[in-house]
Amino acid sequence: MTRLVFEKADAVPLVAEVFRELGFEGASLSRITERTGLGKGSLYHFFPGGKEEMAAAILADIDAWFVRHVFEPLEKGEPRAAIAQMWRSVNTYFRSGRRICLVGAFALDETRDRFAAPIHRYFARWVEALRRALMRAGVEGAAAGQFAEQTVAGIQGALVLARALNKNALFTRALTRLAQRLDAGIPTQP
Amino acid sequence: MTRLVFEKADAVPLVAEVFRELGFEGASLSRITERTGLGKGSLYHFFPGGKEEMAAAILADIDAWFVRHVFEPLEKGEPRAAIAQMWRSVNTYFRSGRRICLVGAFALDETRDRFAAPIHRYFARWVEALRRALMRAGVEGAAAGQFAEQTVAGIQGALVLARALNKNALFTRALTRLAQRLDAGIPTQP
DNA sequence: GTCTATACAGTGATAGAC
DNA sequence: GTCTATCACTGTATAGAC
Repeated sequence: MTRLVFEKADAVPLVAEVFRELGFEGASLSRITERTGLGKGSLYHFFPGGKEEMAAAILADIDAWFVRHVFEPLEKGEPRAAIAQMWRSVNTYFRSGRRICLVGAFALDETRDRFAAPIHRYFARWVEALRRALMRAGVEGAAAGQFAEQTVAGIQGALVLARALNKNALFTRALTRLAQRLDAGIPTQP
Repeated sequence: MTRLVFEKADAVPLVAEVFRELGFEGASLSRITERTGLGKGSLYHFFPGGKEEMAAAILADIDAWFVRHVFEPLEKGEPRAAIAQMWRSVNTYFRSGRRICLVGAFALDETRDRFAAPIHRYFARWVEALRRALMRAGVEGAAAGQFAEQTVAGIQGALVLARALNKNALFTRALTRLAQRLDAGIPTQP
């Protein structure tokens, strides 16, 4: 038996995967234990607040990943390069459609009410960062906002549809189409 | 106390709303009772198979609604008129973004595995009916399939984003944009 | 940090009176 | 058809040994 988990930071992604697969209510402690190998003792050691604290830590972890790989590049980097990086990051993160967006899933049921703030923050920052990047790339104001909303929603919808039809290829294909549509809206570099 | 429920057909939409709000795992019998006014006796009288049977009946009920108001018009009616009706029906059904798509929500977690068949059937029929309607309207084969996928995914994504940002207006706005994009892809009538 | 034992509320489900 | 009572079980959470 190799010791795989040494600290909370190692536990978070493991537990995250269980929440992703089972949802907040579906992820019971026994199933978390069974799928991660972490006993109740360890879980409550890392997360004294129980499931609520686990979910909060997971949302913070997801947010941090997106800040680093998506939001900050969009906010600070060269817009065209940042957008290109966004598509790569998103495809990687969601494992080409095999993985869902936990933040989006939480948004659908009453779980949203418990974590309203982090859920809102994640999506608001994504849409806003993309909108500003588009504007810096020369897209006109109102259009940029529409494109940004449409793109983030398109990604979420593709995750739903790919899982519903059990067809991962649909997700990557959808990303490609969304990327093309976005590119078509950006003025060519002078 | 007025008697509001007389038969199973009356119970289904009431229970459906609870599943929509709480998800399959979150919708415990006590909360279903509390929100619908139906006691356990009544619930098990209507649905001897318990929650599983409730969810199955709800999915069938949702499917029947879409068959009548969306799928069959797309399959049999004049394509342009059917597509216009689809947008109205969708906006009405999802209450301008205040209501989520239970089928889409089920698709995201392991609930999908329990109801894989009806979930797959619902989305596959929607995409296929729209694709054929677009082709009958003069859209070329490959493009029609892409448009159809994109549109259904766009609707699901808009529901996620609208709820995450707690901004219903976003949903109606997204529908308008999706409709415009679809129209732009359809050749003008000769 | 991880394990075992345990508390006790809430779960889905059944039975029987009305 | 609806109510109440009750079932066995699983849920989250805690305590204490190691």
